[in-house]
Amino acid sequence: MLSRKTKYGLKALSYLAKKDDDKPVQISVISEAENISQKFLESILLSLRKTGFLGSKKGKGGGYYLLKNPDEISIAAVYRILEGPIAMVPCVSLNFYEKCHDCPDEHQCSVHKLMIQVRDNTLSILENTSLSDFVAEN
Amino acid sequence: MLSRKTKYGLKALSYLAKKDDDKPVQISVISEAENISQKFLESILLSLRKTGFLGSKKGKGGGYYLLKNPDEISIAAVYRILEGPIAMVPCVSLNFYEKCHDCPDEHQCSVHKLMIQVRDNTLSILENTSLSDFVAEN
DNA sequence: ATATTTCCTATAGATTTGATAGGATAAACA
DNA sequence: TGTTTATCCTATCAAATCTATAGGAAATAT
Repeated sequence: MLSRKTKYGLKALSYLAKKDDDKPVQISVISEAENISQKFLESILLSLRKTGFLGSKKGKGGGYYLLKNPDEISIAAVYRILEGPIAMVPCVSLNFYEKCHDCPDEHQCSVHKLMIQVRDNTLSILENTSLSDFVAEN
Repeated sequence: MLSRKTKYGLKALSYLAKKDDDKPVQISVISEAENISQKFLESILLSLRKTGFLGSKKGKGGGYYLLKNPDEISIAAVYRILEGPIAMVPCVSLNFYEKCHDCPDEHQCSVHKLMIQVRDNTLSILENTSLSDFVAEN
């Protein structure tokens, strides 16, 4: 299951993507529109800024705005920042690879091969879906 | 990411599926073969028994054995027992549906539609893969 | 100057996860 | 019948993670 952090992050990003202009939007505006705790959202937007998805502006009229076009922001990229690995086991993760502690040889692990399938499939959706898909429909 | 519980459960089930005969296998044997804490594995096998995947026998020569053919045990079914919902958000779960606390109307939620896609795709793998696929290759 | 808004760090409560402990129960078998 | 072997069951616990919250610092607009 998605953590709230990731879900909130995606909702906030899509909120920004749906806007017509690129003017900064205050945290409080997004948090009210999307029913998200303001302080929690603040920390989420902060990490999206530090990882290059958002820009920010302080003071009156300040807030957050997208740094890229919605179609350049893949859901996979956001997911990796907020949620972590997309793979279901560390030993099949492309970006967060780790050896499983219980497997002397991962190529003999029955779970390993299945999880590669799941990963590739999930990846094909998350990589090929962008924020612009959120705007388009609905 | 998969919890250890689920990973261990899958490994234990595939261990049983790989065996030629249907004789009961003791917890200790599986836990040593798969590098799993014995007591932890015990609780996992117990819940797999209570949900109809495994049979058990007490006393000398006892242990656990599969109740169904490996090709009748889908990974999805095991996943739901040990891990819970396959869906990434409760509002798109088929078996564990719940309203998201932050969405007044889920059909207006930008995350909702994407997660249906992810769910269907993951589901198509997990439903169509069974324990017998673990035995076949590798 | 003052008000506004993000920036940043620390912390805290709740929940989940991963595991352990220890005795009860049942079966096998000598 | 008694002993050994193995699962059954409940309770508990430490560590990690998740979901926030608090409070002041820094920057910007007016």
